[in-house]
Amino acid sequence: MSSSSSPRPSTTHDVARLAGVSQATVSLVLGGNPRARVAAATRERVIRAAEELGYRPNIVARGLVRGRSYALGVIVPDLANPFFLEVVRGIERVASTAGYAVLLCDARETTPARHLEALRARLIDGVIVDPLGVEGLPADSLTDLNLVVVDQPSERWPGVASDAEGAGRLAAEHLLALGHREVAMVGPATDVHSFRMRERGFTRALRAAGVALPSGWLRRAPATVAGGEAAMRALLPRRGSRPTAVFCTSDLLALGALKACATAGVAVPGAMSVVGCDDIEMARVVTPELTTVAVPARELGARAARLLLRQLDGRGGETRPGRVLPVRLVPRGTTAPPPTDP
Amino acid sequence: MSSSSSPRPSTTHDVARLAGVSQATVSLVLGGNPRARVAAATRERVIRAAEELGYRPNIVARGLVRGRSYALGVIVPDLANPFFLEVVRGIERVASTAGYAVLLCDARETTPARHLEALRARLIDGVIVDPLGVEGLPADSLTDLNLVVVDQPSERWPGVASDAEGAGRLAAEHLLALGHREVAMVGPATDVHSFRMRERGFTRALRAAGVALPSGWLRRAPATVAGGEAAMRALLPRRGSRPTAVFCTSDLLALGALKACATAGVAVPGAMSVVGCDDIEMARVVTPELTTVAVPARELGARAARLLLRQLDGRGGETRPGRVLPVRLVPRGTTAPPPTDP
DNA sequence: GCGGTTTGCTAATACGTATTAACAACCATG
DNA sequence: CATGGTTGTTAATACGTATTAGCAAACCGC
Repeated sequence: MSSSSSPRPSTTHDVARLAGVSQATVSLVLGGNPRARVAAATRERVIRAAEELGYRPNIVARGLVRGRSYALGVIVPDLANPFFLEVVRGIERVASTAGYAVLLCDARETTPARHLEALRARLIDGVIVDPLGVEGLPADSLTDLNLVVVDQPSERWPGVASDAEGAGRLAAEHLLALGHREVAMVGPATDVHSFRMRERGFTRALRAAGVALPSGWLRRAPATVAGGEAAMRALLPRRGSRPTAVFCTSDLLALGALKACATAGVAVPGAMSVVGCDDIEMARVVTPELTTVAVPARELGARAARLLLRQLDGRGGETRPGRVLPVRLVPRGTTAPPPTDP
Repeated sequence: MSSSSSPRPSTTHDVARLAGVSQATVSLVLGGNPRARVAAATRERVIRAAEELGYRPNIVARGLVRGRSYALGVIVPDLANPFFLEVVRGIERVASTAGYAVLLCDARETTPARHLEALRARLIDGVIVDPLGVEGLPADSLTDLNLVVVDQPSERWPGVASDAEGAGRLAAEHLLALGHREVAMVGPATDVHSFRMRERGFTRALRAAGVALPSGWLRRAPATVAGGEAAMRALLPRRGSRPTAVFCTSDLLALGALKACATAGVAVPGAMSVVGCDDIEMARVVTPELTTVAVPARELGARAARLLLRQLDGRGGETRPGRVLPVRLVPRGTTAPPPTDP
């Protein structure tokens, strides 16, 4: 029912028969290795025959003999976060132009360990892990795997990273320059390195300026809009003091914070300044537009993919740390000097 | 450098040696077919040996002999659109619990034809195509492929769909009930069936109520925030009449429209009502919250995956059209009666 | 005990490609 | 012309699994 009389796809044997050569010769001509010594005339005949039959190499068979699948795995914490999606797109572009397929794994759907199991069974050539607790993975399940980590410096695996600490610092300096002294911070509780570093950069810059971050003003929430909303609500008590500015270590959190302010009738940026981090597209959609720190997500992904591909080609030797990708503050509408009349 | 002395993963031969049986027996015990006749004691020995060696079947090898790869391809128009992402998540959950991997293809990165080529080479078992012009694909490249289409009724392939026409109708009826008579519509120019149907449902309901849709108020724009913004700007002339409400056939467009209104100082919903379609998460993030039509994206994906899997199992016979998934209006903050003083 | 059936296992082969050792043909050199 | 090297092609094998035909043993009824 599904498929009718499908003409079995042609193989190297078919091509060989038509070209009047052996299968081995066909493989030599068509299978990668361009420097194989084959007479020009023969090569020509083979190519012509292959075209005539519409021959396409069977990547599975090739993978079986070469022990490769020409596919990469990518594990991200949460695809619904546009930031990670952007990283994935960077990876995908590089990978696909190099002839590699990408198997996407959302850590929220299954545990990374299970994902790895499934990937390994498919002879995945390598895996890119976005800032997810790789350290927590079963170590033995990783030893024989080509792995590149994103935004998560590690002794054991090569990786690429953005200047996460710098991102936090930029946010702090921006708020300090505007005159804020009563600031809060919202970040996820997960042990994701880049988030940790953003927090550290922020708190350090604050401390360097002699500004304290009361423990009550450090809110933990999942890196989602709903999380940001809840955290912000907690920062807006009915009575008592409240911060004049808040730094969210993810734009999704910041969007949630804005939402909470709107609901509570707190003017942004008049009564409350908000700074996000990532610079996702939605940051420019809300009104006022979100002040944030731009992180080159796509470039991060692209670099990770290139690094992994180099490694697969054996040219992995040059695993120098790799320049940390710079971030930059994007001042927009959600930040202003603190209200003069508290 | 990358990987140390990796102990080659064990094969059926290794298990056979340890268990003192032949490779064939191991394959009979561990390879799918549970009704193979193998003595209980032998089966036990094999399983024990497999566990001891940590044996995992090589899916690539299995795929080669069975002509299957246990992987699905999914082609979507634009992953950056949360709606399609949600569809993908629905697919992924069903597929992965059934042991299938998912190869994601974003139509914006490469042409669908190229994607199909790459998928076919990997012995992909089946493909799910989101409302993308399948009709425009090279027909011969599809004949021998198990394919399921989403939101795109077709004679040639089974599929699942949401009530796209109903979505448009609901939006129209909502605006009409509020008293709007001067309405506009924004939708993408691409030939995507569900968008077409949403438009049709909208315009038909309008016509049925005796309300005309001037051609100038039917704006075409790519289904992105930027597209919606541009379209809305065009609907807000410096002078002359403007609509009192607009229906955007995608939430992203609607968000852009809201943005344009905010920039132009047009009050929503006071001076302009906006209705979207999809009910993505961001619809509830903006202020005021977006009135929209909820479409069960995840369920759509899950059903498509189940349909495809059934087909792969040969149980494809029952390819009844499949119930059209209902949609529902979600009235929120961006719609209100038209301004009384025009 | 003897045909016949069932049960349990294995040898052999296939899937489609890559790779290597071996071989034939050709060339150049002396 | 013998020798040695180079070039072009192929036969054979491997990758790890699934599957089928077939074999040996056990079991059956009589």
